[in-house]
Amino acid sequence: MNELDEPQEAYPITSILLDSLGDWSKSHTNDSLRHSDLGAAVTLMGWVLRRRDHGGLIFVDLRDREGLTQVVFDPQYEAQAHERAHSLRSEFVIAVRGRVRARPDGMTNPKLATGEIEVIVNELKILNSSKTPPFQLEEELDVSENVRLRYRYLDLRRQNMFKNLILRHRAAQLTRRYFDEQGFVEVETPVLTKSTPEGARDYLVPSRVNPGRFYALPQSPQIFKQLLMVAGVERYFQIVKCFRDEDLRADRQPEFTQVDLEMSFIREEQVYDLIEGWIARLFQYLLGIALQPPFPRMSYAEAMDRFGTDRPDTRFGLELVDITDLMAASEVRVFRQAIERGGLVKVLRLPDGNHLSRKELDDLIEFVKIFGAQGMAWIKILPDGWQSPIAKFLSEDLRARLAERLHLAVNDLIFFMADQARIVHAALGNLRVRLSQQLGLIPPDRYNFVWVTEFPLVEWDHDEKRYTSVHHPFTAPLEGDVELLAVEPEKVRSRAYDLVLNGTEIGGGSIRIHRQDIQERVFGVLGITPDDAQQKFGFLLEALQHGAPPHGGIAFGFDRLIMLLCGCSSIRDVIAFPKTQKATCLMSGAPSSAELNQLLELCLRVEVDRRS
RNA sequence: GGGGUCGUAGUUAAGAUGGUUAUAACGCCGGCCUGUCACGCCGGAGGCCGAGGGUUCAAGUCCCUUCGACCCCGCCA
Repeated sequence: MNELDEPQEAYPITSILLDSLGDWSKSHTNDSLRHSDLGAAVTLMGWVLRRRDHGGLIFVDLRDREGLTQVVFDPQYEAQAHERAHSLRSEFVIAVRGRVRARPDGMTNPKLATGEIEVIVNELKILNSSKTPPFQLEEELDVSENVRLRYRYLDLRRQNMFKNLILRHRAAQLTRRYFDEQGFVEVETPVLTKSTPEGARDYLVPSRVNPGRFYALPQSPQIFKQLLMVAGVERYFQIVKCFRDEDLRADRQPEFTQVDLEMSFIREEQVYDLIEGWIARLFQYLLGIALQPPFPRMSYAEAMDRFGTDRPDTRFGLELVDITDLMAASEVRVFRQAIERGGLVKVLRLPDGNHLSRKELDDLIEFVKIFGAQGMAWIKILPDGWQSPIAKFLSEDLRARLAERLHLAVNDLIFFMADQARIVHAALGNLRVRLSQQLGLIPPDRYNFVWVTEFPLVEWDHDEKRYTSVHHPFTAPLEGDVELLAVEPEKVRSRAYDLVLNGTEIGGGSIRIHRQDIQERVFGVLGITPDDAQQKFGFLLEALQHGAPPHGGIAFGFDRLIMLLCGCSSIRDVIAFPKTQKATCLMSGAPSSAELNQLLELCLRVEVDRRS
């Protein structure tokens, strides 16, 4: 390519004579015409998906957001329109006027909603040309995600993506209507707000008029919604953007949307009822699925014990079984040592699992190491005996007791894990999910909800050498556990709850502390001094002294919920303009560096090189 | 901060052990074609093999560095 060619490559459109829209208006969407419309004069507009030029007849699949209609250019019907149709290319924007007619016998297309008819064109307007698209806009897309993100506006032209946007829109409308009916008031809380040092990293926004000071973008409207309860709003909700400057995943974006709500004069059950009604309505209207509330409840302790996680997927079995007591005196040294160090031994039984090959077992052992496991033992229960690297260490008596505890049957495969509880649960909990996926044990079209309750209030942070909140510092302890705050904080259960769907946490909340004295005691456990508390949350503490009602609430990850409703595996597929794992936007190039004069106005200096 | 997968035409991929001019499909361009709908047939163009450095007579291929995408651990109250 020489230099003279380049402008033509970049702007192939200059040779096409474009038409203006004039007084034309769209008479039908491109999925709407049927056999009953035969003979109608119609005006259709949209994008050229494909052109099939037979030299004589030219067929164009005309696409808009609703669907496809085949339009036909016939030189004998209208020579001028046919002549111009030669120049049509993919993604040109056109308008056609013509007449609906039946397709000839045997020429209908059952794959199209409009497949019985076509529009014979007598007038064509080329409203805009288009560069050749960087990828073909097909529904079964075979293109890398960075190309899609770079040209997101093209990706969104595809019906699958548009359907996701529509479903998200409808979910938002249903949500607003539902909470409105329930007496909730939508209140907007500030986006430029105060940094809350507990929790995730904040996005900071410098203040020009207050040099050297920063707003933080909200990680959630938590404190403001509590203040709205003090304000007597009683029932607040909001569909709200939140921001967290943390590392990303397939289900995490730096900016994301929450359905956030708070209620006064309530206890847990009322939150559950309200949310079950909302979720049931979404499923009814969006998927046509009638859920059967109430959803099951499960304590955190039970979830960890049976599933190794606080977000159990209850669509399949493979529950964990504790055999610490049986192994305390076993010959297997790694088991005994783990127990002596305060750990435990748990087992996952895979029925009919003995067909797994040595290679597959090795892969699974590698898999659990991701979660900190040192290793994993296994036993195959074969018809003629136990096959296992550790079988010889297991006495007849122990085998009998294991068989009884685990309800062992021939052809079972069992996995053993001995370590600190945290690692055993992470490893076996994730192994459980992996096996279910690998072996296809998850029944299709099941939506298993479970409320996980009674989370611990705090946990010990080994790095910071202090207790940190499991939920957040404003979560109320269970009333019966309050006295434990001073002596055994890690045993205090909280009034926090999560709603889990098919192993994904979709929402979480709690009954809050509404008394200043309790709030200060919790801050004390968290190592937040009165001075700290005053500086960070002083306005909340003060508000609690001005007649704060008992209150609580919950927040849902809206993107994640929509992802599940759409059946997508990435949150990016339900967000119009998502960011990459490094939190950049491949289309706009954000984030970008700032102009020097902007920095000067903000009294900021950038020293990227000093980053260690 | 760490582990893994990947990066070759516009796109998706193939390129054992290093060896002439780097393949294919789709897309694109030109020609032919009046019932296609992933139209068909004929012809053609298109590449800094992500970038930089090194080893070698010779690198898409081996080594180092770096950039980017994705998945995961940590992190995400």
